[in-house]
Amino acid sequence: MTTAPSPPDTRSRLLESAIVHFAAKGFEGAGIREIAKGAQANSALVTYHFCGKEGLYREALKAIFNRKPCPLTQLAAVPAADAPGARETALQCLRDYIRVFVGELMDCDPGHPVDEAAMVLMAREMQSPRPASAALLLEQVQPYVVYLMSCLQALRPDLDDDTLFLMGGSIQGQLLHFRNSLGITRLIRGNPAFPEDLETVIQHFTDFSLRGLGVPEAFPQPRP
Amino acid sequence: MTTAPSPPDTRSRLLESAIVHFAAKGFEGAGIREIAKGAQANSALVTYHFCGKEGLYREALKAIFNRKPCPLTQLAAVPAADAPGARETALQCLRDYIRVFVGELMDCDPGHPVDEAAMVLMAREMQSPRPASAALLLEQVQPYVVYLMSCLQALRPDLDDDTLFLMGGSIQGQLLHFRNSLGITRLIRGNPAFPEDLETVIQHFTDFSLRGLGVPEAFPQPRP
DNA sequence: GACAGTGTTAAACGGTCGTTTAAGCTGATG
DNA sequence: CATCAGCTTAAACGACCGTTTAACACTGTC
Repeated sequence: MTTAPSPPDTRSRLLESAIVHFAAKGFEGAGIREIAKGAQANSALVTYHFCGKEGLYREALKAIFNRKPCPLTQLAAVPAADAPGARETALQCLRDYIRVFVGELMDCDPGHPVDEAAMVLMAREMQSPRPASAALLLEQVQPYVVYLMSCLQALRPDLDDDTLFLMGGSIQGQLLHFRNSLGITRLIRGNPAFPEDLETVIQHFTDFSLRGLGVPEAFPQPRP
Repeated sequence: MTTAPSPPDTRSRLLESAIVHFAAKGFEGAGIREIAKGAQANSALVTYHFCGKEGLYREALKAIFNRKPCPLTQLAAVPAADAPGARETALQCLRDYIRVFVGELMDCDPGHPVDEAAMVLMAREMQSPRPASAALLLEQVQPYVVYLMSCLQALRPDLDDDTLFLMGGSIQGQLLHFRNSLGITRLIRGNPAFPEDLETVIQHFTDFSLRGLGVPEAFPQPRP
């Protein structure tokens, strides 16, 4: 048998409540009394445990990042562009990257308030990072960019850096938009905004991206 | 000769200052005293002219939307999928749509604080709309979605609605990401994050999107 | 039993918030 | 000139903000 899950201590409860409330109302909009009440704790504990509201916010962000191990570590290393068989390997790496990224973006029990809030908070932070947390954010995002760019370079060694970066942006943009637009998409399309089956979505992103990249294997079967 | 530009009245100055400050600090973070000072006005005028802070925010959003005429009106109507020559026309419509959308997203004197702020504010509002302004936002966004979806339907009448919507999301996602990621991209790549020439970027988005859509004309020349 | 260290509490502090109030200013109208 | 509506002002209001303080409970150590 496993060890019984011990009830979360005050510090953890404060972090979870902070994620929820910061996501719902933003840094300025959420008050520490409100956050503390959500954690069934006293508001003075924010200063005690986190040196104030700003510290609580920073730790909440870190907690989101450390919630699960970085999924990139499960992926195969991207081969150098001139390695033998680089093309096929890189192709599979890109497929895996898209799958992992979408999975990560969407991997939360729908209705689990903390998971949902963590996504909202992260997305907002990525769009307009609080100066104090820009470094933390960059450190988390960098590996994803590096991995994706390596894939693209191996797949299209003929393209220059600027063009590759535009390609990367186009791929990344689709994936992020898929999550970021959920709110307004539901307004436009009603529910469910997207196919229930994530696999369909992943397949679409993969096909669209490979065709966009100009990888001949993916063309001309936009729908196999 | 044209009429001399009359100096902006207090109400307009308040709106401009509101756009700048709301963009910089969010709705809760920006104070009306600060906004009023930026407009060289008294903070009580916010209540007088706009029935309070929330009203000022709503009017600021409207002011952004009405800043220029909706650029979609310059575009040709999208032909029905079964009209003669629909394919070529729709193709051109999609090209124009991408050009207009990117142009619109980026059309601000760099360094013009109000234009820049308007973009930031709009992007944030689109990602997590303030409940009070959701209807206003939807009304503004809807025409773009309709236009884009019409193009896609004419170009790929063989695809079902769900698939077409995924295609639309992929295209739209690229374009929005291009603007939304400017902040973090500058952190990663330094300046300039993207090619100086907007035309290069527009061309990339168009090619990438058409290939992604599975339009044979755009393949296999990822780089003509 | 005295002690120190850690976690928690209610209360109070100074400051800022959005809003309201009452008075003043301006220019057009009678 | 008197009047009035529209705009602007400084001051005050009550509410809430993040933080600090001092007291209290609990633990393990000497």
